[in-house]
Amino acid sequence: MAWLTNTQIAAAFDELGDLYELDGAIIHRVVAYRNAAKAVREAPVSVASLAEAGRATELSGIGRTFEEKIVALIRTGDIPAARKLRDRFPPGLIAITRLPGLGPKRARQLYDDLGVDSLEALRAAVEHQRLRPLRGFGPKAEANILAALETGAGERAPTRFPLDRALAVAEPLVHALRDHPAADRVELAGSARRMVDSVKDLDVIATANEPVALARALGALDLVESTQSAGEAGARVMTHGGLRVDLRIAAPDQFGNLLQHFTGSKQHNEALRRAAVRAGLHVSEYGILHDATSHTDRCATEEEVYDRLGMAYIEPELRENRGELEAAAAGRLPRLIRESDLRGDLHSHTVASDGRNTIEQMAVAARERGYQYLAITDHSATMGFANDVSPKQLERQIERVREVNRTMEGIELLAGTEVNVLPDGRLDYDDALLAQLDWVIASVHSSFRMSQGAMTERILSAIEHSQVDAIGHLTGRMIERRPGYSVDVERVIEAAVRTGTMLEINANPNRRDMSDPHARAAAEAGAMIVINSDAHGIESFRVARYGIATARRAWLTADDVANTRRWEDFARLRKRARG
DNA sequence: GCCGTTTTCGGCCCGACTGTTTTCAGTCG
Repeated sequence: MAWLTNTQIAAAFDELGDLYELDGAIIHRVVAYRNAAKAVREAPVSVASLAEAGRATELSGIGRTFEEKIVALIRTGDIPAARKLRDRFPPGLIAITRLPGLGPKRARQLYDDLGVDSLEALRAAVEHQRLRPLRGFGPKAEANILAALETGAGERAPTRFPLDRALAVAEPLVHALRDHPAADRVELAGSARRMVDSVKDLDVIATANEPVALARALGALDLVESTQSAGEAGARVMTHGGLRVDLRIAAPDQFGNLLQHFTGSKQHNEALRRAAVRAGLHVSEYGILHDATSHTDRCATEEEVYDRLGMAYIEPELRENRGELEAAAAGRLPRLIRESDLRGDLHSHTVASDGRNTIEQMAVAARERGYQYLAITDHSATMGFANDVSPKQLERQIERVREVNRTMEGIELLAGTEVNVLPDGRLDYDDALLAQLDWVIASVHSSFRMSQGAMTERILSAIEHSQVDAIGHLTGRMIERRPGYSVDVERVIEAAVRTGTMLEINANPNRRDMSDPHARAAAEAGAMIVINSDAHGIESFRVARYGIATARRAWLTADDVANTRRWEDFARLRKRARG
């Protein structure tokens, strides 16, 4: 039996949830499947091995029944209940439930009454006006279904934008609205405010002395392509880049409630409300209703919202229902790392490999950011990168770095490399050459489709190597483009802790690798984290903010991250210095 | 199906909108 990834288990739970929903199960049972899928997907360890050990129930949302289903999936490749339900509901029905306006109930009605079992059959039924006699379907419904079929909805997943592309729109947009005379307060909300990996749309919350004027001002911005609606309550527009923006305008005394609500996450808000209900309070975007008095408290700030619920303020990056509510109630939230805590960057490229700037230019740019140290880590020799650095070239590069380091004031330059980890686990510079360097990052850049076992051994070999200081971009994922390679992160973390090998959070907004769940697991296990830009040019140091965002989402403090240290302290943390 | 400061049963977040309805179910965020 092939090894089962968390992604595969989560997909099986999502499918079974969809099938039960079509089957008419009570919604809470369906929600349990969706929650379980999310818990599995975000688990930093292999849920399959947890289930084998009878420990999967340690995950919140996984009970005995779900654990048994995971074990069945491992042993037989399927879940019996799913097999049964698949016979009753054709796969095309799921696609129909994905159409806007059609959910499981109405899709089921179409299937039972008309035999509609696919998007094509649905189109034919609408065109022959066979929906008319059905209760709940009228001419509007027909038109909406046709429109949805035209746009291809239901056939493909909606486009998601990596965070840097979303913020490139959101930040100028928020600033422009703040500058408008009709505006009072304007804040970015939604998943972009939580600094997630990728976003579907943008949410902006404002207060205004002239709401309609502000709503119209949004539609008039250069980056807006079209306006869907604009009025007293706000506006919905589409940008030229295809990103939808929702502006909501609040009464000043409810701004905190609205901002909190639309910052989410959904899971955070649901858990927040469950906790509130136990105290006789009902939280919504309009305020906090007290059962006892039937009075609704309105909050002008988010701080008030959390305060009235007996909690410390929770930073947006933590709002994922991963324990932040309990920590806030107990006053045990971490003091999260900030971008200004970084004192160095340990992963950068120059013209020697695939970078765009020289050693000197990179050093000056790093110094201008206030960094005390920078490692120059060009790619190593093999595996088809353009402009790889041969062993001879690396020796010359070491000399150049040392020379610039001697002549340049105010920054410590490290002669380093980003050395490839070959498929068999060896590195592609020999040990004697690596020993001349001040800093070595080892990364996987080839043969991504290895089995999880082989990939894990490959990376463990690099971790066990005495000259390797850190592992670069642990899973190789590219956000919204490809999943990471399959690796047993739990074993990697254990080995990293034992050997003193640092684990990188690569800050490139297309990578953010380690992911926030992996980074949190690594830090909790006691691994040293290093946040690196992987800059290929002087303008790329600014991506550090995305590495910091991932670190904050992983609950990291400045202490958890090695390159918040002064150079003298960082130098002593390197594996080579620890003997 | 999960879960427990309502603890092994009985709940499970909240509100808006839509199209259809004659008081509301389903869908969505």
